[in-house]
Amino acid sequence: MSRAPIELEVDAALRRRFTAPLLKWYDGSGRNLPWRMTDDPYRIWVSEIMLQQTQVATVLPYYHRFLEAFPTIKALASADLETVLKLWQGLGYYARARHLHRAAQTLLSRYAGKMPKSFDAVYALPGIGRSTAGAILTIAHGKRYPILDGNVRRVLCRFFAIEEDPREKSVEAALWHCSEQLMPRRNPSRYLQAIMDLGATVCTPRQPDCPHCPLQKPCAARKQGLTDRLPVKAVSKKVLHFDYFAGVLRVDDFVLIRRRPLQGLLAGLWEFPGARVDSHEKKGAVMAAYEKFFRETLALNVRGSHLFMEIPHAFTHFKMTLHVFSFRLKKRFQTGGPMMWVERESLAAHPFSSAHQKIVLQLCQSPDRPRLFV
DNA sequence: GACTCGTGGAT
DNA sequence: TATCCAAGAGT
Repeated sequence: MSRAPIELEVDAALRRRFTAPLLKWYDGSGRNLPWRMTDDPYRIWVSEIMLQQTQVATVLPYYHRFLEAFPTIKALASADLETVLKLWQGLGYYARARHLHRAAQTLLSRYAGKMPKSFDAVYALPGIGRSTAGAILTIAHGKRYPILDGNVRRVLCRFFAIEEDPREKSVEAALWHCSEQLMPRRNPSRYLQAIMDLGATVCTPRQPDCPHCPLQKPCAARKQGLTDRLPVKAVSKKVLHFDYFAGVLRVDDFVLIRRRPLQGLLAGLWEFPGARVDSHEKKGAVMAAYEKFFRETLALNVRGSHLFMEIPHAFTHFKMTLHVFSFRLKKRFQTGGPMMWVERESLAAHPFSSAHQKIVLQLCQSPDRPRLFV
């Protein structure tokens, strides 16, 4: 049962009806954001990467710290990945940091440390897709390339009352075309900021503030009473829950940590060694699984460990409960590969995932008085 | 196309 | 409390 392909024809008159009130609204209601106070393509690039799937309020402190540490593309390219990840710690989606770092090195070696001005060259950089390339080209270089981020998608789906699934390929293509057609020839940069601000502050996913929307009159969803149902939501998948364990193995003031592989979840971050509890294990068998893990992987007997913390944590695709055990060994053993002993005071110098960072904080604040997080 | 990849805030 | 989801990209 295929529906007729949606057609979103945008002529000059419609473009004016859309952009004129939007830009006027932006004059009085646009946000003052730090990456709008600069024309440095590097800073605009960093902001665009940080803002992927991440809200402005979350990004702000990271943005300032990051640019203080790496004021230029050259500074970023010259840094260690470890340092870059440390500054990204807690922001999530760590591939963004790796790609940013790698792209900076590419820019330094191939483009004299400058962001190129051709779409294809920018688009080819790691971590930069069509939307981010469009934003960089338009905002930093004054060109005119569309974006289709969550804000634009939501505004367009409502404005045109698109009841089809915007994730469907044909609908997505129509939205890209529409986004491109709506861009004004004059000052497309300001337009881009305006439509993103509208989506972020007025045409929000929940409880949109239609009475203050500059597009409320021509908005098709508004007319048809569809605003709170558009864009149509994806079917939510069932979230699985797993139990994990981790061991805080200590010798005097040293702690054993392990670096995660450079691919996959939390790539390149440090953690306290452990593993997932097999799904077929009984609920009460977590400590047994923990003891078995250290016996089999490191030939260590950690019987007598005590529960140090329990940390609930939600990732995008699953939830976990991290059971953290603590144990004191007599002496350090040789480590190789991804493992190393580190002094407690030095733990915070390394990037940890959010869940494991809670262990770090607990060890640094009151190492001998563990407390349970439930 | 379907999956993967984080986290904190809002409701 | 559970769910949603925020300036997406890579595989």
